[in-house]
Amino acid sequence: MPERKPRKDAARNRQAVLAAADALFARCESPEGVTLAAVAAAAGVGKGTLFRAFGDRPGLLRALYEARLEPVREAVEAGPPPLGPATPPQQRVPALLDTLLCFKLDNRRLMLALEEGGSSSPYQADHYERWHDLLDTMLGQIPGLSDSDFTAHALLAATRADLVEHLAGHECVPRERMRAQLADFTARVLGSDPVRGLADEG
Amino acid sequence: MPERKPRKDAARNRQAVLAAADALFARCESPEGVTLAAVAAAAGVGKGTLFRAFGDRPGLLRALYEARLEPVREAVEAGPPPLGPATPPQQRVPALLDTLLCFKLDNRRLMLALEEGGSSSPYQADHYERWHDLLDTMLGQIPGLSDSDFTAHALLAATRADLVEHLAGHECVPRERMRAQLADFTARVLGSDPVRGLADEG
DNA sequence: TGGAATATGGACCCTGGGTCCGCTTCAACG
DNA sequence: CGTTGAAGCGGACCCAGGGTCCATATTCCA
Repeated sequence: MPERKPRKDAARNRQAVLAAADALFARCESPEGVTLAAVAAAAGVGKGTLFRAFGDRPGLLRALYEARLEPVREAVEAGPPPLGPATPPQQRVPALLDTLLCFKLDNRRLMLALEEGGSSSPYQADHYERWHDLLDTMLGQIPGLSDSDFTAHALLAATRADLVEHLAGHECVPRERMRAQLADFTARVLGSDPVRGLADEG
Repeated sequence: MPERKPRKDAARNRQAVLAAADALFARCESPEGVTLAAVAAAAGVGKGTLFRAFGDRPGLLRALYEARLEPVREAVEAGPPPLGPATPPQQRVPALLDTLLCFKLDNRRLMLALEEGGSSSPYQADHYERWHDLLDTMLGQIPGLSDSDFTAHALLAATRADLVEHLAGHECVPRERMRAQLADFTARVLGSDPVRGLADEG
């Protein structure tokens, strides 16, 4: 059980880096533009510290993501309907996708950096796998829907960070419109009445 | 009218680079692993020559892509049904997507490099825009289908290179199965009878 | 308070895209 | 042919950015 608690300064610096990275990603145009050296500088910390704390670039992104995602994760794992586990798949799948979309809209730059960041495909990341597994399971419970695995991938692909960024940033599609479009698309795929989306909630 | 034809050696070298790049992308595991220096070396050419001919990395990829795509482009622009322009949208949309999927399966590494290559999102690339515009137009002609713009994006997202690579490469989904899945998915989105895919042709 | 364990930070290394420029090769013209 | 100047060549070079290293500073526990 080698869980030694980190030193106080280490914890403080870790927080500083997280905060600085958050700020930089929020400000900067493209995630490529955010260098780790810049993050370290903004946090008032050396590069070495940053790398010691997070391992590498994806590590930092992941940490940032986990922190932001926490409330969502909780709502999905143990919250009330329509997000929580006690919801029938027909309602839960659209709710999950809508939540994911909103999350990506609220964290555009970060998600862009996370998903399209670099070398390895987003499909290797286990945060993707978590969403996919959940969706896959849900879809498997909807009668008349075959290929839940592929369908889950395809639905998730419709919420990919760079697509969201493109629509929101370049085509200037407003948030509610995008949510409605995704809801409509999802409904079509699920075979429900296409007109009934959700499109409320903040 | 400044269209001067290139010198013979320039043309030869251009071809050599194209061939070498093609070979390297086919061989190598991940497109990141293919260095421009390596391509130049494999082509028996200096880096300067390569950059003079193609401008930059994306330029090379684009050239490679255009070359490979040529027959497909032709079939789409002026070929017989179900790909050609004389096809009703209900049949043409699935045919286009199936063709695109097959193309990506046949050129996995290259498409991976092209789409997820680097800094700027694939949604800026005009090869994407071409596919999207075409699909958008087709979808717009299908009655009862709103949001053709978003739907086109979402359908194209289901054929993204890294997803295709993930399914074909890591999950080992066989070609025909994937085609069937995409056909089924497309049918659902279009609101056709979901059971009737296409899934023939080579 | 002593000293082992842990953290720090910035100089340093490496890789890979992209540029530069002196030299070579082509091809048009006499 | 030989001349000539423009087009092309190539590899040394530059730069940015991710990642490492280690002499030094800080913490924590006894």
